[in-house]
Amino acid sequence: MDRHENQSAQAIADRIKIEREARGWSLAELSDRSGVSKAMISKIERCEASPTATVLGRLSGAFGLPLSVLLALAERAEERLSREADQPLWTDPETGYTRRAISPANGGGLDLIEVTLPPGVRIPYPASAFAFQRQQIWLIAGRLDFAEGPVTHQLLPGDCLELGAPQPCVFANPGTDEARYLIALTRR
Amino acid sequence: MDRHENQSAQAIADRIKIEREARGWSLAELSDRSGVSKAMISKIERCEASPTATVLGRLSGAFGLPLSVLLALAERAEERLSREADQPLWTDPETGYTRRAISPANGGGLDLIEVTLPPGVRIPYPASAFAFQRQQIWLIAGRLDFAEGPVTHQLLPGDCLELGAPQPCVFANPGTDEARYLIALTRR
DNA sequence: GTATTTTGTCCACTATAAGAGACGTGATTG
DNA sequence: CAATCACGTCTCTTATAGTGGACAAAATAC
Repeated sequence: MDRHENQSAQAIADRIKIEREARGWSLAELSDRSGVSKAMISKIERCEASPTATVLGRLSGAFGLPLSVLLALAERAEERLSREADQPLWTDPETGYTRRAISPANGGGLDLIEVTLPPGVRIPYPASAFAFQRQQIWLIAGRLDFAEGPVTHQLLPGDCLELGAPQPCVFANPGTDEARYLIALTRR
Repeated sequence: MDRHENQSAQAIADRIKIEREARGWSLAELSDRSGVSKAMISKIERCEASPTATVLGRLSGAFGLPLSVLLALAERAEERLSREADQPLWTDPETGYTRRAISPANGGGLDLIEVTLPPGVRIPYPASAFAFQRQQIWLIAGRLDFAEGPVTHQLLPGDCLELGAPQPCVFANPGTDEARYLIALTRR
C-alpha cells in the first residue's frame, strides 16, 4: 500500500535471503528444514508474497533464530541510512553548543556525532564519560583547544586526535568563529 | 500444526490484545488506526487466523512499536521469571540514559523499569505518555528533579513519588553522580 | 423502562498466500 | 557434444487470509 509497507516487506525479504545464503542453503534445503515450500520461499524473497506469521515462524525456526530477532535484523538493515533531517539535534540554550547524532540508531557500535561550539565556550567532561568508549575528534572548521588531563592539544582544521586513557577533559573554542568538529566513538 | 506453532500464534494473539486494551481501544478504533478490518483483528486475537507480515506491520505501526519489539514481547510473555541477563536494556547513545525492563513481558499489567540517568541529563515526556497508566518513581541512588507540569519535586534517595493527572514531565539529574531510579507502572 | 450506541463475533465473498510439480537455465561431468 | 544435476522461477490448484456488512449482546443514554 504505502511506501513504508513495501519497504518493510522488502527488508524481511532481503533478510531471509541473507540468512539462507549465509548458511549456503538452496531453496530446496531451506524448504526441507522449514517445511515451507520452495515456491513460497522464492516468492517471499522476491517480495511477491507477504508471509503469514506461521510461515515466518517456521523459517526463523529453521534458522535457529527467535522470530523477533530475525525481524529486528530486518528492521536494522532498513535504518542504515540516516537522513540529516531525521538526526536528533540538541542545543544547549545557555551556551549555544549543538550536538547532532549523525549515525543510524545501530551504527554497529560506531557513533558519529557532529558538534558546533560557539566562540569562547568551554565544555568540561568528567573522566567517567570516557570509561566505556574509545573516541577520536576531527576538527572540521574553526579552532579547538582540547584539554586531556594536564595536556592541552591545539587543533586546527583537518586535525584528528585519538583519546587515550580516561581523563577529565575540556572542549574549548579559543577562536572568534564557531568551531565544528566530529566525534567518532566506539563502545567497549 | 505442532505445538510450538500454536504456542507462538497464541502469544502473538495475546500480545495484540494486550496492546490494544492497554490503550483502551476497541476493535473498531484499532481497525481505523491500522487499516486492518475489525473482523480480521478479531480472528487474529482469537487465534483463528495467522496474520501476514503486512498486517502485522500495520498493527505494530498503529501501536507505535517496531514489529520486532511487538514480537519480542510476545515471545517473552510465556516466561514468569525474568533473569537480569535477559532483560532488554536500552541506551540512548546521545545522553547515556539507560532503561532496563525488569518485569517479565506479561507482568499482569505491572511493569518495573530501572533507569540510570547520567549527571546533567534531562529527559522530557509529553503528557500523552501517561494517559493510560499510573506510575510511581522510586529513587534508588543519586539525585532526581522531577518536573510534573508546573511543579518540580526534588527527590533524594529512598523517596517515592506517585504521579497524578497526565501532564508533560521532565526527568532531570541535577547531581554530579549517576541517578538510579525505579519506575513502576500499571496500565489502566 | 425503551431507545441508542458500542462492542465483539459471524457470514458471504474476494484476494492472495501456500503447495505440488513442471520448466528453463547454467554448471558440471563424462 | 550430450546427459545429468542443481538451482530458482513459473503455472496451476487449493487453502485460507482479509474485507464489508449483518447480527446479537452489552453498555449507555434519555
